[in-house]
Amino acid sequence: MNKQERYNPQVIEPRLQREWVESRLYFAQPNPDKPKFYSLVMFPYPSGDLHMGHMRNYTIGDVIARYHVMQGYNVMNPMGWDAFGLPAENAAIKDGIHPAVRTPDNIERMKEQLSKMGLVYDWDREVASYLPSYYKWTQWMFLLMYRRGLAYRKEAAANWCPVDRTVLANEQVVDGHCERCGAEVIKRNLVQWFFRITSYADRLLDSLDTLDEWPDRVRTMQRNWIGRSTGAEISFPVEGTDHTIPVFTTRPDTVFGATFVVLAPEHPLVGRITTAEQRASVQQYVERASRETEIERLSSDKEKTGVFTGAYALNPMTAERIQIWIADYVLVTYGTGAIQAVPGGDERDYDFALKYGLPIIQVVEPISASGEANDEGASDPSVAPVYKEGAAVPVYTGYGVMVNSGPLNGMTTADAKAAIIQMLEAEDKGRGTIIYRLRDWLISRQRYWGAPIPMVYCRECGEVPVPEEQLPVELPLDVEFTPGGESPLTYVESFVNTTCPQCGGPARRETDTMDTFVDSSWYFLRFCDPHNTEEPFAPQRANYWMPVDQYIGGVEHAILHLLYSRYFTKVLADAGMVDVQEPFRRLFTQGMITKGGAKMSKSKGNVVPVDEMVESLGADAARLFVLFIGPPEEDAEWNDRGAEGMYRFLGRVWRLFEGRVVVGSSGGEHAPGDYSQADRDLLRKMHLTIKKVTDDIKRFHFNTAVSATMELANAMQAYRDAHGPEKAAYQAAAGNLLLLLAPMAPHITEELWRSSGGEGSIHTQSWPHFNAELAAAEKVTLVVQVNGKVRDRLEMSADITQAEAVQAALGSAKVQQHLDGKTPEQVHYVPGRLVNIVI
RNA sequence: GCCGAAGUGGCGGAAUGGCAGACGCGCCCGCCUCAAAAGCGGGUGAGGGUAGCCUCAUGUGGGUUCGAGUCCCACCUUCGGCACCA
Repeated sequence: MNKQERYNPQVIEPRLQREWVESRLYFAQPNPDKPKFYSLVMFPYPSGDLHMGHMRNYTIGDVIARYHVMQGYNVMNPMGWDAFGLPAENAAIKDGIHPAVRTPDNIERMKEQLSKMGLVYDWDREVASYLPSYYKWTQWMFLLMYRRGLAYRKEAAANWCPVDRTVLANEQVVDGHCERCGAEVIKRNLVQWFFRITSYADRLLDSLDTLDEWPDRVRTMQRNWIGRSTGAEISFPVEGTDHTIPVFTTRPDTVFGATFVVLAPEHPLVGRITTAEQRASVQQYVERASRETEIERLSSDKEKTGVFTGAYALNPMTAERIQIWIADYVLVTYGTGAIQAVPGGDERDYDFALKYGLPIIQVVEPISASGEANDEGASDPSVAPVYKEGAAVPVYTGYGVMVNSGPLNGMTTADAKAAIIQMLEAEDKGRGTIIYRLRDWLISRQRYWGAPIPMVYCRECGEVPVPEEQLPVELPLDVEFTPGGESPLTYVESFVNTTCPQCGGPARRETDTMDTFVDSSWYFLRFCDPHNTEEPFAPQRANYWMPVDQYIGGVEHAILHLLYSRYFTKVLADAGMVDVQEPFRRLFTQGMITKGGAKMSKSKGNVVPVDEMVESLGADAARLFVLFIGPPEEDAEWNDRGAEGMYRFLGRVWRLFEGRVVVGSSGGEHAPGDYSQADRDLLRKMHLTIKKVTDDIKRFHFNTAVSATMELANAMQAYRDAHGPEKAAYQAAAGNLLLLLAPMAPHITEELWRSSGGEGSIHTQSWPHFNAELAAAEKVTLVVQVNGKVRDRLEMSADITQAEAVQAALGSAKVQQHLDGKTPEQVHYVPGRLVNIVI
């Protein structure tokens, strides 16, 4: 093959990209002879344009896939499109182009961009969530949930985004604002579909421990999100009525200190127990609370307010008559919507008690510093008892010994918890329980561009699921996009009016669509069997490929997408569809690429388009640059000049192959003795580089993997200047340089491999072998320190003994000068590396 | 407030407790050229010294160690998550 005169990516890259597709190298089939490797990058929303964030993400995925092929794995590396969602619909309202028209165009554009980056996918497995062939099975998933009692409908105060005109899941509300458009979210009472994710809360939490190849950061975020609290539910009878108020507390041990009860303003008992005298002020308070926005309400620096209901409860342990208040610092959505207020043991209750003159009792005393420890430690020194202004009793939230607590007196906090739960249960006044912060997943969306929820409502039969054989419930295409309306589906008579699958009578279809997170909660399973028309996927195919061995994506999905996907996988496992309990064995979350300190986005106008760079410098240079820009798990600031350095490097690699350079088997393996000193040095560098690049790819340190290949290229350059390119050592280094760079810069390495006599595609070669013997140093630089300061460096043979090393160190003139005639007290020796003389 | 991560040259960053600043960007000098681009070679933390070299230096202050960017304690700053969650 003729070598090009100069490195010219614009010529070689498109040609090789075509060849890779034609050779079907990355099209995966089950293969019993090789271990499988399922490599997956989070599928994108087809906005139409790839940006540098995508580029970083997909390049990493591509390196991992290509590397594992060279390591001998049977690799599946699929790609698809998370194509339903608001942006397409909002664009349709704006310019009238139907999402069903725009989406495939965008997908085509993005596919072309992916291909121009040299990214190789198994396009036979491509899926797009907006196609009926896919969402048929999303609807099937809904029916599965419904069958298993995990999908239900209820009226609830939902988070409503007034701009996007739809409800949002709790997870999509950030600081009281819509995650997507930033508008302030308001509460609206609507009948909505939910998935019962809370019944999997324990399993979702506990099996996080099995995900030891996930970043701790993500596991912690999920743990916080699920928010398991262990404690007790205790019933407080309302004096003079049949009502009881159940409260949840994590500190049942402090129940003897409960001096009042607080209900959330929305608590259903408020209206029933409020006395006539207090009615007016309670009503006023409830109304004011309901007008407040979520953000005002939840601000913790706000001074606490509340109002007495006039009613009294009885402390179940002391039988003391205690006041019942309402206050908006108690949330109706958490626990039972009511609390036992223990001002002596809780700062919020303490502040409230001080403000309204309610009694404060101390029930826990810190254990003195020398006091005995228990399971919950001794008293916690970080929370000392505090007397606030006007208080006769301190507030102490830590652990310690019970006082003023009847039978609990003298017990430690931990013992008291166990004892009180036993007493409560024996006397039927309460029970030990666990609650979660996690809410059920609200999946209804009042929007058009999503998978219709497959339910119909019949006057006779009520709510009826669409039978499986009638799926998919197709999204009608002939709709009006009018700004400010409800979902266009509501106005499509032919869609809404249907017959009841049970009685055949007239019925109406559900017009809400599903949250797009439902679409993406199972796509990794569809990739295992993408053309199946009988099932969402065949269990035995999923069981071959699952779990995903390496999942790669942005940390912004650390909670939502990953939690939902884990939930789906567990439900499908329970349904016998798949064996694994966890979908993603190893997770890598990459950082964002920023420009001017901000995430790249169209609205900020700081997007660096992929096309331009690929056209001017080539895909390989662009790929190397995004790998080199910094540690991939961290955010990286974009720098326009950096990519040129990568182009220069590739030009240098290209020139290393000028002249008669032959790679592959003919590169020659000789016994070490055949080599000159320079040869051995080059081979040593080569082997050290093999080790470094291999280790770095394994731990996702692509920036240093690229550096290592640069160092090898620099060593080759120096060797070549002195000895020329013909010798076997150089040829071996040349071949291995290409192999090591192949996953990262696939085009130039393929081209040079072939033009230098390599057989077949470089991407089907075996990954180079590290030879520790050839990598071993012959000479070492012995660092000599005096009192820990470097004073000399000595070139020594690698096999020197300690005695020889120390002698040489003491013999150094520079060392003698610093010894200044004193005798060494101690000598520390690190074999082959360092002598430290202490005087 | 709680939890977590990170602070290293002009910049991105590198460094199993053992030579701080690899590699790259930028900048400076030189070679090549009529000239430029490209390329190649050299230099580039700060301060001092003609020089051999010396001193200082990894957010701040302590500590452990023969030896600390790395480990421990306290603090400062930035970022991320959670947050009136009982």
